[in-house]
Amino acid sequence: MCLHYGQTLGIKVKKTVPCFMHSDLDAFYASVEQLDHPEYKGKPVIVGGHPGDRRSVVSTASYEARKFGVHSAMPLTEALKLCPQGVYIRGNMKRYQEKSEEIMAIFADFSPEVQQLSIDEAFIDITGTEGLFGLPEETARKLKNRVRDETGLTISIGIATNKYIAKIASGMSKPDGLFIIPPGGEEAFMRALPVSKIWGAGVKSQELFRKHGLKTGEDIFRLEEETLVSIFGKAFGNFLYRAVRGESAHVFDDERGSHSMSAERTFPYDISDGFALETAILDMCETLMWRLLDCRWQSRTVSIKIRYEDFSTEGAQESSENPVRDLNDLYERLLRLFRKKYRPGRAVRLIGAGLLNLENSSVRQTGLFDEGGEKERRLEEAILEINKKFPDAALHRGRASLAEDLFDRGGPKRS
DNA sequence: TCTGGGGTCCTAGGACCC
DNA sequence: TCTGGGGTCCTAGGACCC
Repeated sequence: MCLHYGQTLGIKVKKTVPCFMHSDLDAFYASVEQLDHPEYKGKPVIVGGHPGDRRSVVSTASYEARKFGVHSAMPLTEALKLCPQGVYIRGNMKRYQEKSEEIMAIFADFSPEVQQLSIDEAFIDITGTEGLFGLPEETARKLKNRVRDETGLTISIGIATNKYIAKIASGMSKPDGLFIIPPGGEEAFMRALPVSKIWGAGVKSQELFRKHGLKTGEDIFRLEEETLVSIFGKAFGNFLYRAVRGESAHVFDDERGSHSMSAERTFPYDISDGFALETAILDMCETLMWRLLDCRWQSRTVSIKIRYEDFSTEGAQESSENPVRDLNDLYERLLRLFRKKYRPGRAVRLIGAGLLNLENSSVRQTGLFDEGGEKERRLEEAILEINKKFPDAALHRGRASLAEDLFDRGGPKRS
């Protein structure tokens, strides 16, 4: 016996039940392409790369393309085999960002509490908005209609008393779906759920489910908490125990921990030339420094990542007392790490660099010995400003522009 | 079919201190 | 000479998500 949203427990006691919508745009990038190019409508559209792009993967496949078995994260070469007649597109993030902002603005009209999860997803807290928009189902229909009419895109919505279940619910009836878990129905919903739908359980956890004969939430429900912890580890074991009881998981709580930023690059062809690799690192330094200054963050910890031809991956990180000062400083730190880690001569398919434990740069102690650094940083900020205003100017600090040649020509041609 | 790029969180082990 | 037990910080690697 379930209570429905809007029903009250008694005549005198009116209890407000928390109510969250999770909205997910359907095949977002592919849908935007079909919107902007009507000739693509009804065709299998695959965003991620052009045929012949080496080492690309599918970013989004339209529903027409999914019928051929094409899905996200699939290597493009495989998609091409399954769906040679598809429309292949590299994608235009700027345009997708624009559409995303339009939709988020619509969400904001329905609630002040919108939590954007990614470019195409958000939680909307509609607790207590009945007076304005009606019952949750009605609210969801209004929202879906506005998104469709004003942006030409469709969304799928899940509704539940907690975010975790709302998130799973939005995936239950895609595309253009609406799925509601009434208050009190959380546990029943989770117990009936096939384990493949449990959010947070990827390839490795699915293997463990299989190995232990766990097919549904019910099977997990029947296990002791200690048993789950012994199979899945402390954090995920506890998480599963609570999740199948319909309890709110705290994975989507607003206050999130540390932030980081990173840039990485997979080369079209493996590179084993040290100079070329170091040049690639310099190029990523520029990207990172630009973003760091742009969002007014600072960091004391830098990291590098090296993926070799056999896909084995190694990383290294190093913290120092002082935050990264400028481009040169960042490059020197990364280079030191890289030289410590890289075994010369080995072929590299990917190189990455990152800044960890970002904090607000207002807490920066402007050091006594920082005068040279201050000048350097001002210069960098000026260059970044110019690049922002005139994207085609592409000002650089020298060697990094070399890296672009390296990437654009499909690998270094050495004689 | 060889497997992108940008993130977050968890685990386990070592260093160091009291 | 036989090496306890926290707490905290750092590092490497892995799982997972969109």
